[in-house]
Order: sequence, then C-alpha cells, then structure tokens
Amino acid sequence: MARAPQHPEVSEFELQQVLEAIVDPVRRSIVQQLDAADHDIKCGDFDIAVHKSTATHHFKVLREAGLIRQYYVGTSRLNALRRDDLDKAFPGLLDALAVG
Amino acid sequence: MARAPQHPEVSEFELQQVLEAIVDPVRRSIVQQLDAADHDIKCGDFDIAVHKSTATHHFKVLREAGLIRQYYVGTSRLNALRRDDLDKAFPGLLDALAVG
DNA sequence: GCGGAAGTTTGAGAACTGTCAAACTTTGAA
DNA sequence: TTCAAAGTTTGACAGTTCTCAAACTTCCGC
Repeated sequence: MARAPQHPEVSEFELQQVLEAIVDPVRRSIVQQLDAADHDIKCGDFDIAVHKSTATHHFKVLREAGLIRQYYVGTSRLNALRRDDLDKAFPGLLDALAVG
Repeated sequence: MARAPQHPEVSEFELQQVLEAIVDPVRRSIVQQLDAADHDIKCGDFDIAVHKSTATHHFKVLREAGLIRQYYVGTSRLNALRRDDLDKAFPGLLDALAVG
C-alpha cells in the first residue's frame, strides 16, 4: 500500500475525468454515501455490492479524478469527499448529482 | 426514417441514463454546441469528427436520454436541446456541464 | 421520373472497463 | 512473534460501446 496516495490539485481537475468517474453506479453511490454522511468512511464500511478488489479499483478512479481524498489510519483507509475542491472546479455539479 | 422519433417525458428521465449520454465526449460536444447556439442545428451541421452513421447513433442516445428533441424538416433532421425539461428534472446539471 | 442530399440500418471489429479470484503487503493486537 | 484484519496488485474474462463501411430509405429539385 502506498503510504501517500496521489491526489490531483484542483487546478488539475478535468470535467471529462470527473464525469467518467461518477457515471458508474457503484462509484456514484460511494460519492452519495460520503455526501450524506457527516464523517469520513472506511473502504470496508460502504454499502456496495462488489468484491474488495473491485472496490479498490473504484476508489482509485474516484481519487484520481479528484472526487475523494484517501488517508490511512492503521490498516484502514478512510475516504473523504472533496466537496470544497469540486465546488471550486465545477460549481453546482455535485449538488445536481445529489438529486438522483 | 421514422416520421416521429420517440422522446421520453420529463417524468421518465433517469439520471443514470443522462449521465451515460453526456459522458461521451462527442455527445457532450453536441450538447454544448446546442447550448451555445440560439437555434436548432441539423445533424450534418455539427462540428464532430465521426462518420455519419456514428453520429446517428450518438443522436439516438441523446434523444432517448431526453437531452435533445429531433424533428424533420425536409430531408434534414433538426436537433433542439431540451433545456427546460432537463432543468426541471435535474436542476443545475446542464449549467454545471457548460463549464468544461 | 431521376439523381442527389441527408440520415438510418445492419454487421462487424477494436478497445475499454467492470468484475472476481488468488496471492501479497502492511498494520494492530494477542 | 504470530495471526487476523484491511486493502492492494495482478491476471483473466465477459460485456459493453464506439467506430466505420456498405446498402438502404426518404424527400426535394430539375
């Protein structure tokens, strides 16, 4: 496990990449669960119906697109929604997605 | 050519389908060109780099998702952005996409 | 009517991506 | 030090979809 996973800066965000990230139902569900919660969530604590390794893949896609920030606490990896950064880069996008 | 192509009602719009429609760069470009223009646009008049038959496919995806409305004028098919309907179903979504 | 213009349909190929299984790494606790 | 927990990595497979080519349909103008 990389100690410090790569996270893009806000200036590096790309709409195409963000759209490709949230178009997947599993990933969009992850984003919505983070948005609905008032705390960061461990990878293993999400309500998703895919295998562990598949989840890892989805988290990576979300992280590289700039949607989430990941950090370790012990053996667990916590996930945080980068709401402020996203609102800066694409105002209104996250809110528009919360609907569905 | 079907005289009257199928268009979904606003109540039938589905976010997942809309996202799948706009995630494709060619289709998103079509939507943006319609949004930027103050008039409807013929299929053949879009600035896209794909074959005619591929374009037909993209227009169909956009139409079935509810993003555009199509109607014939002679041998030409005109395309209109369903902005009002989309704003009703997914407020803020179209505006958020106009950025990129 | 005939030919051209504008799209559509169908078929097929290439590329991408979501998924799981199995093996591996790292960390915390007993 | 040993073991279990939590994720990651790699490999492979299946399904989807973007794309083009070729043949076809419809409509307009000559």
